[in-house]
Amino acid sequence: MTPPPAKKRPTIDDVARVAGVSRGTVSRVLTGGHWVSPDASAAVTAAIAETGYRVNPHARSLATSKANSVAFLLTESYERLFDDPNFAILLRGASTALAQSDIPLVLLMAGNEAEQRRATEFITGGHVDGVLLVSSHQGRQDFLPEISRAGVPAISCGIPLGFERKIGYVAADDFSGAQEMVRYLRSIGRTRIGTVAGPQDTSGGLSRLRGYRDELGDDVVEDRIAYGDYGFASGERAMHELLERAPDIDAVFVGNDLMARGAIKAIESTGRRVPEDIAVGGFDDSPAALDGSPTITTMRQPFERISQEMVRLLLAAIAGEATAAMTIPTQLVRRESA
Amino acid sequence: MTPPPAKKRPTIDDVARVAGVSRGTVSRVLTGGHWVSPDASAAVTAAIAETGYRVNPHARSLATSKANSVAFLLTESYERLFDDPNFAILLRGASTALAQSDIPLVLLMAGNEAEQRRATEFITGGHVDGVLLVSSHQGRQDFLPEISRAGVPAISCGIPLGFERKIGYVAADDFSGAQEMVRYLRSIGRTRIGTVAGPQDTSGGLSRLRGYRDELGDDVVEDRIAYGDYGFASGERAMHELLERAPDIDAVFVGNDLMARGAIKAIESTGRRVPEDIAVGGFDDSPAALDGSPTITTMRQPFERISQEMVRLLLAAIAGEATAAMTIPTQLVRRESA
DNA sequence: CTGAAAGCGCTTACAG
DNA sequence: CTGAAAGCGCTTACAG
Repeated sequence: MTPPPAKKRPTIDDVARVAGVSRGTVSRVLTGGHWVSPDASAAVTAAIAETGYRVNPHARSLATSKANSVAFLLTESYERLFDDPNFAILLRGASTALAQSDIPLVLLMAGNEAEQRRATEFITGGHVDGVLLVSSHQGRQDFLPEISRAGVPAISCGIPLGFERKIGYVAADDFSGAQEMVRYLRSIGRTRIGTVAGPQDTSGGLSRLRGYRDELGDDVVEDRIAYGDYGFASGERAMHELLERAPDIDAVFVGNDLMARGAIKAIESTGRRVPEDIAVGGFDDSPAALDGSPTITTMRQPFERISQEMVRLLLAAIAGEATAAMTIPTQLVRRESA
Repeated sequence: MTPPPAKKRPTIDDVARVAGVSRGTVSRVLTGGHWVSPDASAAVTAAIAETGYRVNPHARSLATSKANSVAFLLTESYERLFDDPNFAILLRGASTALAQSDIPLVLLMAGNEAEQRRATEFITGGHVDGVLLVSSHQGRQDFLPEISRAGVPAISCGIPLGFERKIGYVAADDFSGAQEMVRYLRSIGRTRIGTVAGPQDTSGGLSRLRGYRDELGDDVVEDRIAYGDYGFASGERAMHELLERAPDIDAVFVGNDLMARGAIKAIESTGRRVPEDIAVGGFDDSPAALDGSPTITTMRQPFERISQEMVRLLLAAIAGEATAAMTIPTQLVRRESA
């Protein structure tokens, strides 16, 4: 009945006093309500409402030694980051999935080594209970051993090259997706199919090229293969290269949509038309596939699903379950470019 | 000299024991090193290295009642979010600037009302010391009063419509930028200049249209004004509308680059050419201005600068300084579209 | 089902 | 400059 102290935030003691119970009982209803009588529970609930009580997250974390938060660690060069909407989609998906469990997302951007050190420091320092790893490039993962040594669970987006067996991951089925795109291009009558492959130190870049090779089998012609870095400009450049080396190609499978946009620009700049002269297939189904002309036929990566599964696996790992790896199928989306 | 306890993380007590000083002294060097003798300081530093001690952030936060973290609150529909790279750039800028002070960024995405409630709860719950507000649309800010009532400092990106006087902000000079673009279009000989304006419940959309009107003065023709929502598709649609209503326009100022891409698609689909028949000026200098053909002449918004200043003002506000508002000039970037 | 008590790991006046 | 002590606000065995 005593009104809570003037200025300060009410604490658990204030609630206990108002409810006429002990601090322990208040804490019990706060942490799940088990082993509390209905009467006590009701009194506490009322007292919480009356006092406007909110749990102090730091005190709780100190007592439980759980941070109740998760890190989203992005180790990617900044250029890629802004160019590539996939990251934003992953971020949203993860944030939303975590919100369901009332767990905030701490965003850690570590594009260079100094930032990676800082991020590692932060993660192993007890600020978070686990980490969602989004770092496509190999070699940007020197911190992985340190994190796992510290016992902080982590789940990777895409196969963590070199750590496949050490940390869990969720990846799109890049290999089969690439196969399917090539198969599709053949099905519409194309016979000289080139590719602009993504970076070969990423699992996606690697697997998609492998899928392309596998599907083509004996029809693979090395001159029809060029490489980019997933950026728009690199797609444009690689396509010019391809047109020079193999001017007779009638289709090209490009490692992601953004490079596909660049490739289309290159193709059109030589007076050829898409898809009439050269059909273009992309990968991702990112906004880049839609925002421009022609719209791009592509393999859809289910990023919402991927981020959801990542969160699910991470939460499970934090709860002590064994980690796991999963692969999720991609889906052909037909549009104007092929 | 005693080795630290086996499994547990070393605490400040372990350090004190190894260094042969009291806990208070260790804490003093941890928190700045003032009022500590050189000898003691050296001993503590050595002990920290020896034990591998790391401060427990929760314990520190509980004792100081400071969270040592800052929220980045994004209240924007998800579609916009992925379409618009500006958010990513702001995010990066803020993250980098905060990292300098060793302050992590907690990302809060609140696209709908339920998420906003949750975010407000989180912010006023003591999880963070301040918030960077990125929410262009008015009406998405019902939570502002509650946050300021809780005494949590906030700095807005762009003018917080309806709260101009209550919370600090950093905004690009949209009005002058729009004026300059129109002036430029005139300087290259265009006389019938239309505009695709952004959403009129955002300070940017509002001010840019105002700048357009102001610069044109008596030459404003209402039929040459259409509206979009900053998305690609809306730019395309609005441009078609404009071409119907005012087929003789020879230039168009579009409220952002992404809509400008859509407008270009619309223009070219009618057989007209950019910039020969219709010159197109955008706003932002986002990747969309570069990733496509033709590249877009635009007004550069200095987002790195904006995010830096936001962080600076927020940190100052957290430190108890009075809040402030600042406006930063934009810059014309000439490319192919005009 | 409930209360009293110890403990989580730090910081910060207070004396000296 | 330094140590002893109180305090930050919670949780969780432990008895009952």
